[in-house]
Amino acid sequence: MKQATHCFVSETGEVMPRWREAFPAAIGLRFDNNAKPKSIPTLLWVRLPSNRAVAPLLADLRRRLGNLPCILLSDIPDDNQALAGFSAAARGYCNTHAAPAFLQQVADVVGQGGLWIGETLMNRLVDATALVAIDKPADPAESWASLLTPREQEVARAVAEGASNKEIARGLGITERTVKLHVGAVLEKLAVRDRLQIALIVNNVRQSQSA
Amino acid sequence: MKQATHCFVSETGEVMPRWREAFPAAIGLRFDNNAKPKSIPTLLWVRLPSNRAVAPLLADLRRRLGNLPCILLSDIPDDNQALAGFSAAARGYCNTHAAPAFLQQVADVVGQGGLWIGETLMNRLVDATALVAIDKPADPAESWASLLTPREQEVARAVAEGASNKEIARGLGITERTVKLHVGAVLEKLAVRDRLQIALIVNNVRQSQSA
DNA sequence: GCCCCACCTGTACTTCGGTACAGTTCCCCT
DNA sequence: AGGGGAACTGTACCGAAGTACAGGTGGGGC
Repeated sequence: MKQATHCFVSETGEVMPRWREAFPAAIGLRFDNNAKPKSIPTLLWVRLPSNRAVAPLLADLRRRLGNLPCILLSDIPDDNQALAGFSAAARGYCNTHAAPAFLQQVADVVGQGGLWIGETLMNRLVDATALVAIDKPADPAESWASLLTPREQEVARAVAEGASNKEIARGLGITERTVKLHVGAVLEKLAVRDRLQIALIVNNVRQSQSA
Repeated sequence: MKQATHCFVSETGEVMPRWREAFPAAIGLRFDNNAKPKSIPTLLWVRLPSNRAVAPLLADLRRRLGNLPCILLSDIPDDNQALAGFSAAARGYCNTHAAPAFLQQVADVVGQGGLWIGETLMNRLVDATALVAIDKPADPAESWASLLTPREQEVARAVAEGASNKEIARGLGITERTVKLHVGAVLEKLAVRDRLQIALIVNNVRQSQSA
């Protein structure tokens, strides 16, 4: 695993000095060139051209080189681009001009089976405001919450994950009876008839009847 | 960063032998105990109790110990649980009984800012079915359908909209009994336990267990 | 012809969800 | 001091959901 072959794919096929510094044995490859490298690389670094969709780009590369772990390099990092990349099964996302040591760190993480999702994205995660904020417009998604007490919100979220009353009870350290109380309150406040509707609302598939 | 304090949180507060082997200085903590460790841990390992919702669990811990990076340990790893965990801003997910060396590797990845998402999930990613929990690609949305007969798909879609068996029966011009038959078949084929899980899958909030 | 599969139905049962009574503690606000 | 809301618990009941037996039809393939 120490002897990973790093392959940098870009429009020009160059290997930038910083990349070379990080991985002296790295090779370069062009997007539109169908040539295959002699030795199969273990890790693909893909410098994303601006104004080009990520998904088809990666799909092409996979068709050409097989299913290799890909790390995306962006000249102008941007959360949305990163998300698009991860949706296309990229394993990492970072700045094109990152320092060599940083690149090595990313390669380490990915080489060990981790995912490198970049600073700002990571912050979003760690802030635990979490993923809801990413793919869903924030405010309508949470409007249901404003109708509920904190405890009811917790229960509603657990219901939306598909948890049973018993599971929620264990999770919150209360009795099933109390969970039923909270679920009942949520049903009434959101003006719906069963827990599935709660799930639809919390997961933003459907709007609340009330409010 | 070498001197990370590892803290294992579980129902019993024990530190399993394999954990101790991986991190000799590790400390244990119980879920329902409000005691705070003397030194603030740098990394939280959370052994998930079965049948307990992940999100509130992590929320509780964060309230108690602050916003620390969390790695989830599951006795019975399961992609859905993992996704729920990552939605709740966990940084890693792996088997409770993983080998010490493996645990150290996971700790490395997370310590360096990576995300450890577990084998099966990673395979999904590499297969380009992609990071569903983060944003929603269009095509895997219909993957569940391929497992079902046309009639079952109709029923599954109705269930996902929140319809009751009786309503579906009326809508399709069949008896409630037959609807139950179809729902039962869908449950079995998607390997889930109740109609709410069907709704989550069809609405692309969660992936099917099978396929 | 026969078998398999999708589709349909019936009766009976268990489990779970949701509601209706009942009550408790704690805390905040007037 | 009293009122009210949030959180919690208990027992009991009903209906929906889901499962386990039991069947039935019609169409396509060997």
